[in-house]
Amino acid sequence: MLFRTYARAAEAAVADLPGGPRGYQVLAAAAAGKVNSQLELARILGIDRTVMTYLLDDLEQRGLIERQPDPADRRARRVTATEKGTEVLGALDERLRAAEAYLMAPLDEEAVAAFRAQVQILARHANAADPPGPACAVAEQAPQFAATVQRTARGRYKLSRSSQ
Amino acid sequence: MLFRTYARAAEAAVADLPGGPRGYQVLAAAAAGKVNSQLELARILGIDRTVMTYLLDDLEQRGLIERQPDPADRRARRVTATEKGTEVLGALDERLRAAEAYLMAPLDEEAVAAFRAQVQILARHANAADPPGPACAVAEQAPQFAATVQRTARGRYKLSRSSQ
DNA sequence: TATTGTTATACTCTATAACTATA
DNA sequence: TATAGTTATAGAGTATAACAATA
Repeated sequence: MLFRTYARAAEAAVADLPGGPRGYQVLAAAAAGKVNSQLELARILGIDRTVMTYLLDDLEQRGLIERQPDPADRRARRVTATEKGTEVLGALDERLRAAEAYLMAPLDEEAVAAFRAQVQILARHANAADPPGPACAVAEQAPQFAATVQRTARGRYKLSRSSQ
Repeated sequence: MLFRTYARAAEAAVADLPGGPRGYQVLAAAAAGKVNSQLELARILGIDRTVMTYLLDDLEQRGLIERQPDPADRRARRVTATEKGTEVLGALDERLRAAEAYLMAPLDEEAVAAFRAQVQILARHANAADPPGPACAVAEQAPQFAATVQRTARGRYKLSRSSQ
């Protein structure tokens, strides 16, 4: 139930972005500036490379990201966030933070910290025993990045999948 | 991450059941013996009634559930678990409990209790502020019932959706 | 007329296959 | 020969529409 509510709130926060929560993940990665190829990004996020093409098409059309040729490998395209994309990302981050704060409202500051610590312990253990893929490495730096989910057309929620 | 791992474990636990985690939900409801119509069950679980038809077809074919005419309303079909279905459900419940225990292994008994309490506080608050539907009422009695998720053919996870 | 259940159909999302260009 | 990216196609899953039976 808790996860479902979080998923819904996160989806609502980024609803106007092409691709929804998945679009947010791509935009965040582009803004971080470490995307040297579409394929690499697709693998990190657990997205098929063909889906990545469509997703980038939409984000590029809205002027949020840009595809630039990699001078070192002319097959590959670097993905960067435009100025507008960076601005949009900032606004979305704020919304996501607000959504999280709202969900955590019933707990005081100390309890929230304890809760986070417990989740982190459990997640690390789960990750070690059953590695879900590279996306989780990103989670260490930007929790929202890996925690976002997607919503299907019919109102169900999906978690971005792990590797393989 | 934590949820994703839980979802994967739960899916693996009921992988041999038609419909996966969703089939488990239906079987559990049938065994509880309060299903007076397919439509009612579909609404509780947030499944489309047409999908329910296909799902029940599969479960019935395996001899796990039975459709019986409702004497009070000849349009409706009651859904009950067969003896075999009840046995299978018991085995699945055990597997799900084991999976949960495994995930909670890093925490001692006291910490698990504290964690559960916090999740419950947060879930109740989320539910009150943004009611996700009737499936959550069931969760009070049988946490696993509402917590299971589904996996798509491509390895992504879906949460059974709320009402509407 | 409205509701339960079924079937047939359409739609959405994702993955597979084939192609071009580079390495 | 292998890889990055694109496009076209096929597949799974779900919902919509139409139907028969019953209320």
